[in-house]
Amino acid sequence: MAAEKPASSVTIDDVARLAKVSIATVSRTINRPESVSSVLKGRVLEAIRKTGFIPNAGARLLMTNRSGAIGVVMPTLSNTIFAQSLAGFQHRAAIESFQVIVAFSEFDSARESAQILNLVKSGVEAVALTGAGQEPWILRLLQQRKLPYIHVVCCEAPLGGQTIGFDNAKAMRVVVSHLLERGHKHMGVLISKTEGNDRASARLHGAREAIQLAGLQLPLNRIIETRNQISAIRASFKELLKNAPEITAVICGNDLLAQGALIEAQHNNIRVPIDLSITGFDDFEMSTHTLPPITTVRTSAYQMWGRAAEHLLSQLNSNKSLPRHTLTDVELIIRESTGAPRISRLKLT
Amino acid sequence: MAAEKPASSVTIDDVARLAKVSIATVSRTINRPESVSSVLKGRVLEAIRKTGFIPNAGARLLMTNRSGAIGVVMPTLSNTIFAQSLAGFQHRAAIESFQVIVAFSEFDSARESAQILNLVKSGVEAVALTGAGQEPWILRLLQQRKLPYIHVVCCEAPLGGQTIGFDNAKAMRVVVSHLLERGHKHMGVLISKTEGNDRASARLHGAREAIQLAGLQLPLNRIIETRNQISAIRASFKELLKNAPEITAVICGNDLLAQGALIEAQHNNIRVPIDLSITGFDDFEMSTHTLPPITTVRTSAYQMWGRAAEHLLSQLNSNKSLPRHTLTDVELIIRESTGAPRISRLKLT
DNA sequence: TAACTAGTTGGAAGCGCTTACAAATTTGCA
DNA sequence: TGCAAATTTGTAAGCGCTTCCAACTAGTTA
Repeated sequence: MAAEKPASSVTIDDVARLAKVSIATVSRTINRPESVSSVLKGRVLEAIRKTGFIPNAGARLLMTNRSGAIGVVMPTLSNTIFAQSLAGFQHRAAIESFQVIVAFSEFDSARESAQILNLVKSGVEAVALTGAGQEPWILRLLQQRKLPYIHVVCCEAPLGGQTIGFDNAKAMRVVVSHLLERGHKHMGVLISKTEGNDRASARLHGAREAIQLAGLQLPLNRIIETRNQISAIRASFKELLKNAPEITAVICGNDLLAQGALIEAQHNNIRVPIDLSITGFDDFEMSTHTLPPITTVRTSAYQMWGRAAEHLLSQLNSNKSLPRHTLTDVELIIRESTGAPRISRLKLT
Repeated sequence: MAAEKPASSVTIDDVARLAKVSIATVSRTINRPESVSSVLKGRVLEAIRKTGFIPNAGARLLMTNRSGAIGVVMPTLSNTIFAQSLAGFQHRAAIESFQVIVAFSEFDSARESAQILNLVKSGVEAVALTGAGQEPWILRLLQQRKLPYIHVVCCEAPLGGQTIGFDNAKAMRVVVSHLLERGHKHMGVLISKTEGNDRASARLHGAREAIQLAGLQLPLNRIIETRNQISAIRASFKELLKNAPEITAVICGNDLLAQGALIEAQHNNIRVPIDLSITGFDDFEMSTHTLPPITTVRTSAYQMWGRAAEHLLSQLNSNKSLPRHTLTDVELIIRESTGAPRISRLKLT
C-alpha cells in the first residue's frame, strides 16, 4: 500500500518515473509534443492523467519568464463602461489562454502607479492602462523592463507609448456641433472629476473649444464636475440648472451622467428634449431604452479593449512592430434626447 | 564605461554585489528586515534603490509557493451586480496586496471548469466562485491541491465546500410574501436562464414555493427565462403579459430584469404600481432612482464579496479554521414599484 | 579567562522546471 | 548493405530566489 502523494506536489519527476521516460521527455510532450514519438507521448500523457500533474507555475515562470498573465488597470467599475471594457479585454485574452489580473486606480495617479508596480512584481507580461495620465516614473519603469504596455481610450501618450483609442476632444466637438446645428446657444457641461482624468479633461476641453469656436461662451459656472454616482449626478445637474437656467442643452461627459441628468429632469418635470436637450458619451446599452433614448457617442469600449488585449498579445507572440497609435471608430448616435432649443423660459420645480 | 544592465534582469546577485553582502542578506532584508542589522539593511536598501531591483516572481513563487494572487470566477459582467461584486472582491484583496485574476464563465459550467483550471495552472493561492453549481471534478481538484476556495452568493455547497452568502430561495419567498400581503393573486416571474445557474434556480424555486404555499398557482407560462440584455428582457416581459394578462405583479430575478420590465411597462403605458407591481432583486444604486423606485432585496454584493476575499485571505495567512457557512444579511427594500393589485383588466397597447 | 548565549552573516543546497548538448536510434539513399 | 543525415531521447546545467546550517561576533556569566 504505497502512500498517496498529495496531488498538489506531483512533480515532473513523478510523471517521468511512472511513464518510464526522462523528465525532458515529459517537458517536451507538454511544450512541444510534435518533437516526441507517439509511443512515448502516449505513455507520458497517460501518466499525467493518472497523477493529475499540473506543472508548477513558479518553476515554469522561472525558466521561461512567461507567466501567461497580463494586467489591466482601470479607474473603477462603478461606471458600466468599464465593466464592458474589462469584459472585452478579458475575453480577448482568454482566447489565447492568458490570465487577466485586474487593478483599480480609483482615479488616483499615485494609487495607479502602485497598482502597476504590483502587477510588475507579480510577473505580468504586459499591461493595459486607461488613458495616458500615468506618472512618468512608472511608465519609465515599464519601458526599462521592456514590458509591453498600451494606453487605451486615448490617442497620444507620453514617452512614446502606444495607444489605442480615439481623440476624446474631437469626439466631443462633434457632439457640440450637433447641438449647434440644432440651434443651441446656451449649453452646460456635466463631467466627471477632471483631476487625474485625461479623458474627462479632453472631453471638457473639446466641448469648450467647439463652443468658443462658434463664438459662444462656456462660463465656469456652466461646468460641473461630479462623481460616478446617480445621487451625486442628480444634485450636480440641479446645481447646473440653478447656476445657469438659461441653458437649453446639457452636454454630459458620459452616458452615466446623461442617465442621471435624465432622471433628475424627469423628477423635475423637465421634458427632454422639448425643454432641454441632453447628450451622453459611450453609448450604454441602456441609452437606447431610456425615455427618450439618449444622443451619444458610440465608442465601442468592448471592441476597443479587446483590440488592446490583441495588440499586447501579438507583441508578446511575435517581434513584429505594431502601429504606435491605433485609432478606433467613434460615431455620433443621434437619438431623441436632443432637439431644438426651447423658446420659453425653463421653470424649475 | 560599464555596460548598463537592463533593469529587467537585475538579480539579487547584482544587489548583493553592490551592497557588498551575501544574497542571503539581501533576501532577508526584503523578507524579514528585523533580522538584519541596520547597517547592512541600509546598504542593501540603497543598492535595491540604485539598481531598481524587483524580485523575480517566478523564483520567488518556486521557493515559497506563494504567488500573491487569488482568482475569482463570475458568470459575466453584463449585470452591474457582478461589477460591484468584483470591485468588492478586488478592493479587499488589494488591501493585503493580493492580486486578483478574474475569469468569466458566461453561465457555462464546462467553461467555468476550464477557467478554474487555468487559474490553478497560473498559481493562484485561492479561488472564489459564484454559486455552487460547479462540476464536481473541478471542486475535487481544488480540494486535492488544498487550494482554499469559497462559494459566494449561496449558503450550501457540494463536497463540503465553504460558502458565504444567503438563501436565495428564502429571500425570494420574502419578496412573494410582500406581494401576497399587498393582495396579489396572480403573479408572473421573469428570471435569468436557470440552466447552470443555481442562484436563479433557487430564486425561481423560492418564488414558486411561496406562491403555492399560499394556495395559488404559478403555471409554466407565467415563468419566462431571459438573457441579461435590456432588449431581450423587454421582449420577455411582453411575452409574459401576453401569456398571462391577468397577472398583477411581475417578480424579477434581479434588478436588471426589473429595470427592463419597468422600461417596457413605461413604453406600453402600463403604470407601475397602479396597473402592475414589479419587484427586483439585488438593489442596484439605480433602483432608488427609477420612476417608480423598485422594491427589491438588498444583497450587499460589494460587502459580501469583500468578505469572501477576506475569508480566503485569512485562511491563507493562518491555519485557524473558519466557519464553513457564513450567512450574510439580506433585506427586503420596499419602494414604490409594488402596490395593491389593480381591479380592472390590463389593456396592452 | 574560559565557556556560553544570543544575534548576525554567509555558504550552499535546492525548489521544479526548460533546454542545450550529447548520445542513441531510425531513416534515406547510394 | 553501409554510412551520413535526421530524428528521438536522456543527461545535466542552470533559472533566481529562500532558507538551513555553520561560522563568526559580541556580550554575558561563572
